[in-house]
Amino acid sequence: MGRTENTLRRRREILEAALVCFHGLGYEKTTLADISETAAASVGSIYHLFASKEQLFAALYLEAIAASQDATIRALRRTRSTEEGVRAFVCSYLRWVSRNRELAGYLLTMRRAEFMSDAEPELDRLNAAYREALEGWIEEHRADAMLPVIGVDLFLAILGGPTEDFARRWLVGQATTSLREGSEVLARAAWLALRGLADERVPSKRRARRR
Amino acid sequence: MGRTENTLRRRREILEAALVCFHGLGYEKTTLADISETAAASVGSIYHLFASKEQLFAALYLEAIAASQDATIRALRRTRSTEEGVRAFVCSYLRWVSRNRELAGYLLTMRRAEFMSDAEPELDRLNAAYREALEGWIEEHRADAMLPVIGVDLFLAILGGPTEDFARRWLVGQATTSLREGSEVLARAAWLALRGLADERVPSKRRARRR
DNA sequence: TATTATACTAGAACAATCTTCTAGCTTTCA
DNA sequence: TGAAAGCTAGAAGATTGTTCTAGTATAATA
Repeated sequence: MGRTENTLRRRREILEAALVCFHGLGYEKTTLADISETAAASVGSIYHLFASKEQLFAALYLEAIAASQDATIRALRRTRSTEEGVRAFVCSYLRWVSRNRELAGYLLTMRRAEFMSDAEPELDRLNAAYREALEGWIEEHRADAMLPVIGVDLFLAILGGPTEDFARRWLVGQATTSLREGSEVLARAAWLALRGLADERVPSKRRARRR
Repeated sequence: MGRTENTLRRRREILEAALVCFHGLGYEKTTLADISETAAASVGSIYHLFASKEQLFAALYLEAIAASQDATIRALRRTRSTEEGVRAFVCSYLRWVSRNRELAGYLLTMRRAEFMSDAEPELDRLNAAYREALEGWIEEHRADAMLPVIGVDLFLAILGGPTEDFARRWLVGQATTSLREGSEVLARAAWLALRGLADERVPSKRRARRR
């Protein structure tokens, strides 16, 4: 017997209540009673739909990761040139953050590897797919020598590292720069870094135009 | 009556036991009994020296942050040119990570803002000092137009973002690139990004040599 | 529509574990 | 050597995640 409409709604209500509680109080300080009250669902209901407090946390975490990765890949697919792609990567992520502050805050300030033990297969699947999509894009655009020959881990670090770092600061109000200007500067910085590395690594090839 | 030698040793034993437990099992899954056994100290002793499990966690966290920041600032002070400084920033951090894997893993995979509530003053103090030292260095080197005019938050994002991201992957064994090559590439990438931005932002000034 | 089986809900009982408490021990200093 | 403070120990207490059992609603079927 498939899940009924009511169950799905209940499940969502609990997830949303949990997001509010975890985000507001932190994982440790939110009790199941908190979630139960916020969601207007008994503790029994919660345990009927989720295996544990950890698993409830993990479900939200996976949801956030999936949404942010999806936003990035979609934005990337809408671009043509390599430079556009790099810009889209940075800007779309920051746009997603600004539009989903709670989920983003959840993702960026509550890294908690220890809880992902039972959700690991799903997490691995997500990350593998993301990595693969990214590798595909890189391969495509490496053909015209616009991108350097470095490992995907370094690619992710150069593209995603500054963006995440800035997003984290921005979310907790530590950033002095606006999100818009941050996007511009970081997108440009990532492009300059990648172009520069590509130039140096293939010095014999004719340099592509640099605007 | 000042703290005796014995007390300090005890304190350190407990901190080290806690580091081992937290790092191995995660915060949630380590019980005070675990720490008590590992440190060969009773629960009473632990609570005599630390206010709570959270505070014990926070003490370790602060120690890790202080050590890594110190390594970075020291390395930065040993350099002369702007380019050397940027390289030192990236490389010294990654070197510190490779030499202090446990502490680094603690710092990078257990971000837990919620626990820092009572340690916040100390954390703020540390971060403020770090930021100030960095701002000083930036001001010095901005004089010769080698660095762009952007907020410190963006500076930190461009310098520290990729480095931390890569360090995290490396620590959990997800990196395909060696730490040495990663250091080289990321140091170069950060420099290229900063130089490029500086060039674009002050286009009228004569460009400095680009090696 | 009545029946039945399954899904769902509720809240009390249980178990784990963080924290506090009290009593005894050790060290330091006069 | 004596006393006061620091330190240690382990049991008692309180909080809270988890399980359990009984009851209710819902959906499929005759």
